[in-house]
Amino acid sequence: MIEAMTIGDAAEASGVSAKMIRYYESIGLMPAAERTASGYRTYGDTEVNTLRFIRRARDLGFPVERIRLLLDLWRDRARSSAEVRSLAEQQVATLATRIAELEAMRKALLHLVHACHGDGRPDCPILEDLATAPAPSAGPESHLPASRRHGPPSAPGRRGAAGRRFAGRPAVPRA
Amino acid sequence: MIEAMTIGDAAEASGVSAKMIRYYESIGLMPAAERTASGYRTYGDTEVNTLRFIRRARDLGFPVERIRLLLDLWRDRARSSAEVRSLAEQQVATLATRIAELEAMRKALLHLVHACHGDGRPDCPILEDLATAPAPSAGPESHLPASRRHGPPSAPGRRGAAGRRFAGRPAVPRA
DNA sequence: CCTTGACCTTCCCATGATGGGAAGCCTCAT
DNA sequence: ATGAGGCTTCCCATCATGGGAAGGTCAAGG
Repeated sequence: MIEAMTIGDAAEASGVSAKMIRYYESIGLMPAAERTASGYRTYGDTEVNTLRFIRRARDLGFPVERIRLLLDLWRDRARSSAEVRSLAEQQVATLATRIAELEAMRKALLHLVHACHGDGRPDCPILEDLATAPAPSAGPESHLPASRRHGPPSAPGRRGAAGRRFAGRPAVPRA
Repeated sequence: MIEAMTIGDAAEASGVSAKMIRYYESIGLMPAAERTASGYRTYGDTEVNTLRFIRRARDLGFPVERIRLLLDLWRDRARSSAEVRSLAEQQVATLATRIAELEAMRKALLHLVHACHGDGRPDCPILEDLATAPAPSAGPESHLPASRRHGPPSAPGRRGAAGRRFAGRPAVPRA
């Protein structure tokens, strides 16, 4: 009956695109699907359920690597719900962090938008801010967004800041 | 003076990594920097100011393509502040959308977390939800997150849903 | 039986913004 | 003159996703 679906059927039934199903298989998130004699992947209810699980977890923002852990727990009948909840809490925290970052951006920008009269004249506090604002976080090493911008913006005292380079010496015409 | 900085100096002064400065140049966000006879890029105050502008805009979440527009307006003395504000408003809207998506995830997940006792027993509403929850948006085509998940999850009536494929026919031993 | 069209397969490429690292050249201070 | 630490370009990786090409398969209709 519902057994032996093709990848397209499984995609439709699970809400995961065929492309992604293959991808999940390739990274080992899904066990390799069985194949027909001619090489077509086949899926049954079990697999579709797993796919739905994955899709739902993705919808909750879980990155694939965390979904891997969730799947392990799902299959492990000896799991403790505490482990599952811990993973979920981590995810909530990740989301909260990201939300806070975006919210800070939105707030700052909204502030600027409100300060801009937005008429035909060229004066605009938004551009002025972008052009002149100093480093965003004023005080000491504080709440720098935990995501992106990891690279140390400065390596202290490496070579003075005085500009004494290139005092007009046109040597070596480059290859 | 402060003229003729190397890319490293400009990076330190602007808060944009040397790697990104080269990247911005490569995609035409920055005009190609001047070079010394030996091929080193050189930067002056003007360029550093532009870099700071870019960095600040990135900090506000502007994608590079929108920054390109902002820079055009910045340089255009005949701009109207309304154009600038419009761009900023779009960005606020983009952020708000993203925030709403993440917030929805966080809320849903938090709900599940609260329902899970999180002790040594294996029963867990979180896993149960992931395993059994239907398509996330219940009612009619509603607030599907505007980002990601664009692909139409189903193309209506193409080929019936009955599973009648692969009725045991081991043909063609696949090369 | 053969064609047709809708599927399936694999493989490669692109996204956006960022970093890592290699191989090789350049500059400056010792 | 040498060595450290810049700089240059080029390639690769990320993360999850889609696009598309080239070619095989399958079911149905003529």
